[in-house]
Amino acid sequence: MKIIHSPTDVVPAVLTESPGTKSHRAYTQIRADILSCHHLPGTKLNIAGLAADLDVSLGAVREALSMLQSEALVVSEPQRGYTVSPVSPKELADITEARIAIEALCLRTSIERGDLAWESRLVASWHKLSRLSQTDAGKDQHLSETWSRAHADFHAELVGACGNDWLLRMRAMLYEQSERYRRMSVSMPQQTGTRDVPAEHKAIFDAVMERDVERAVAALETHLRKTATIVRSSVAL
Amino acid sequence: MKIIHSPTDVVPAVLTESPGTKSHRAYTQIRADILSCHHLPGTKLNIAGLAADLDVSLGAVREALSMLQSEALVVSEPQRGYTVSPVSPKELADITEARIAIEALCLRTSIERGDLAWESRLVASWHKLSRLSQTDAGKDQHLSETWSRAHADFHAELVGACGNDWLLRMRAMLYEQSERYRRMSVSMPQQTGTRDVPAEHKAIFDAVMERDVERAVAALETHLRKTATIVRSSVAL
DNA sequence: TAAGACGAAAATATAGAAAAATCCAGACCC
DNA sequence: GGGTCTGGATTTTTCTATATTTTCGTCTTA
Repeated sequence: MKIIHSPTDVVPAVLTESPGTKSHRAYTQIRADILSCHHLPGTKLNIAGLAADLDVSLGAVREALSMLQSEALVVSEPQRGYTVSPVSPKELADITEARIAIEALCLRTSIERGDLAWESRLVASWHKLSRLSQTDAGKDQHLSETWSRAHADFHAELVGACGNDWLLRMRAMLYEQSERYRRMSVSMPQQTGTRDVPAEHKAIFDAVMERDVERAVAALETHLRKTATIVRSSVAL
Repeated sequence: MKIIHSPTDVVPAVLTESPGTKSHRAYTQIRADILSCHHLPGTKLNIAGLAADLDVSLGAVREALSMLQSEALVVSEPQRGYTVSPVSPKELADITEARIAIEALCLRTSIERGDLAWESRLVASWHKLSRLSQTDAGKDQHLSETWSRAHADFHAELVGACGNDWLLRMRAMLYEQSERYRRMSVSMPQQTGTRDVPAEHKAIFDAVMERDVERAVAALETHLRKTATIVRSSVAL
């Protein structure tokens, strides 16, 4: 009789795309569960429970949580374990303001320094984003996963020529936090009425392609602020 | 014959001010050793060796290193262990530019929002800093530890009324990185000739007390840029 | 009702096993 | 002769199972 291997054995490395270590697999898994709000903000994370779920040891989970702490997705109190980072209107406001400032900074230098190769990459990701629908055909509850990916790529590409690794790292962190808030907010029926997201993206894109820094920064700020407003009113904080 | 204890043994727990966990003690110790350049940038950190030195288990060291990774003081490659974050002129430039931008941002809001209590705290830390000498009387090689502390407090207090926890967290991170570079640079004999650090601090302080945002930001930028220039020319990268 | 003791649960710590990478000597080919 | 490859030996990282310590809730008792 043929023996069925456990899932971890048969899943090829390329699919998980995580470095072989179990800590990293646990990290990836827990991270996804937090971002998808499977673990709700503010809830306590039971180390033993997670270890059982993920079929790894306590130490591995502990290390994974350490990694997540560096992304501010979980917080720890000594001797009292880990909890999913709580959310609050104040936090959302802070993140939004910080993000606007830093994205603007990155965008400025990116436009100034960006060469033809960057422009080409930007055109590519813009094209992809503009041809995708925000929602999947099947269920209009949540945003399409492909669209989210394309959206992230487009925003990353905008600042791709910035060159300052530290600013980019901070930008990435803030983007991720914003995403967490966005995903927490329930489906966005009110958006469609009051808002034209593709038009906002186009405004940014056009300004960037014309190398009009001020207009691009202003368009980006408008885009981010509108998103934050929607999320704030939509999510139950 | 009397046995000489290793430094880590004789330091009382109250001095380190760490939460009881051994992981955190290890973290504090390794962190200090990196900042003081006892562990040089780019060197590999042997987990077993550290565990032996600090008299804790592998797991505790591993967790401490995880924490340090979140501060970007160490980097890890899966299956290949941890190394002290390398330094480079590019990195120094990135950190400096990012720091100038973010400190300026924080200072702006801090001046706008700062109340009397903040002003009072700022006066206090300014007073302390202004009365301390940069170098210890005994050895003029390195900066005085008390002065460094007061300097950090003063700069932290400047932006203390900013209110945006995310920006402040990033500021703290960048300050720490700058400190690492500064401590790496050898003693600063050339500074005394070309530079008057207390005057630079006074310029910032005066502008802030007069609530002159633009002048304060300009003074701060000058201060940070000068420091970076000195460090870049002084340190062997 | 409040203080204290007890027990369960959870976090932290440790030592040793397993897995992976590195190192080194010797063989082989050009 | 020089350079490259191969196969273990060794070191180092990673993982697990277990032990210890701390915290939290509960139940008793004054």
